[in-house]
Amino acid sequence: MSSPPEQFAARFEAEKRASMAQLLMRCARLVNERGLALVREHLGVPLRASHTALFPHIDLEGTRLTDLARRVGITKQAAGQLVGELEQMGVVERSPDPEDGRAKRIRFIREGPRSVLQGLAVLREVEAQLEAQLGKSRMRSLHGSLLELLAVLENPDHAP
Amino acid sequence: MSSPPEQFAARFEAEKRASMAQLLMRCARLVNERGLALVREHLGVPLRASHTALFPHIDLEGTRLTDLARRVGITKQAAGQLVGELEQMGVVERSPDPEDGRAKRIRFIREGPRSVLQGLAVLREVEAQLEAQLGKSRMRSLHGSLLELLAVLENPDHAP
DNA sequence: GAAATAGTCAAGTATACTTGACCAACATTC
DNA sequence: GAATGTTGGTCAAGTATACTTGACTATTTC
Repeated sequence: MSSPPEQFAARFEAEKRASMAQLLMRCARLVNERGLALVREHLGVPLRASHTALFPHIDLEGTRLTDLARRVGITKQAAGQLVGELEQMGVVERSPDPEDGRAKRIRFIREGPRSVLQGLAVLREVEAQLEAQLGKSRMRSLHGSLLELLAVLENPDHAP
Repeated sequence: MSSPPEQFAARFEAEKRASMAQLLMRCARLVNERGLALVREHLGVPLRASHTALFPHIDLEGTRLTDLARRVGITKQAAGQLVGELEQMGVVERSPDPEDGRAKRIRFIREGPRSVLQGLAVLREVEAQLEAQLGKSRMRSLHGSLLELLAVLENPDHAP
């Protein structure tokens, strides 16, 4: 505990270099900012990170608000607010659930300037930039590793 | 633009699978939450993501508040608030800059239960868990790729 | 009909910032 | 070496975000 400064420095630097959590957070922060800025600029939509956090949980067939909220881990009220904003932006739509009169289904708008595909196309621009700088194989490796990581993170019992 | 549903579905799924930005953000969110929760639990410190965003920019020799703020991209007042909280938690300390009577240097507390090393040790626990599930080579590959990615993100003219 | 469920409305809280005003210590200039 | 401008930091107040809790209505399920 009372190690000399040089030893502390060495250990600190080693830990810092090794810390994947920090690395991941920094990379995500930067990619995140870049992507959102580009989407806002190109599509003219005030999209924020809290909105994009919903995206992976919105199914093609439509997802009910309560389900969405549960999957994301927030209250239905919070989810409702974000969905309301996305609806106003023209990114998603709410339509009545044919199987349940109380419920509504939230799904992506398929066409038009603010459709998901437009958004994803913009994101691909970011990724193309990165790929140009990282190289194709590095990029593929990173992508694969992230997929594995996500599987592990979302399913604690995952064995690759 | 007016493609049939199946085509939309196929394209959407393909884009979604390919979207590294989304992947990165999701992974980071999960790792982030897990890490912070563990640190709070083990060290009893109400550390938040905004605090950890400062860490990579605090040098061993100490960093001045203004520099820290500029590097992170926030105002000195905002940085001051976060540093104040970290100081209260016993994670960093402010000491007068010997070369400038106005300035103070912010540096990590080296010893004690809330020192960086303790925090990084806790983070290593998370990483060890992940490594156990991902495998050593996947983990190393991911780590290397993230380092490359960070270099690219922080320096636009980087060529690997 | 009673109880649970899907969603909305309203209000409140914590966070992560910002702008503006200010003081003390430097740095420059005449 | 006094006047002036600049820089480092703090105090205070305000704003936008990302939520939360609580109360309520319309359905559905039992």
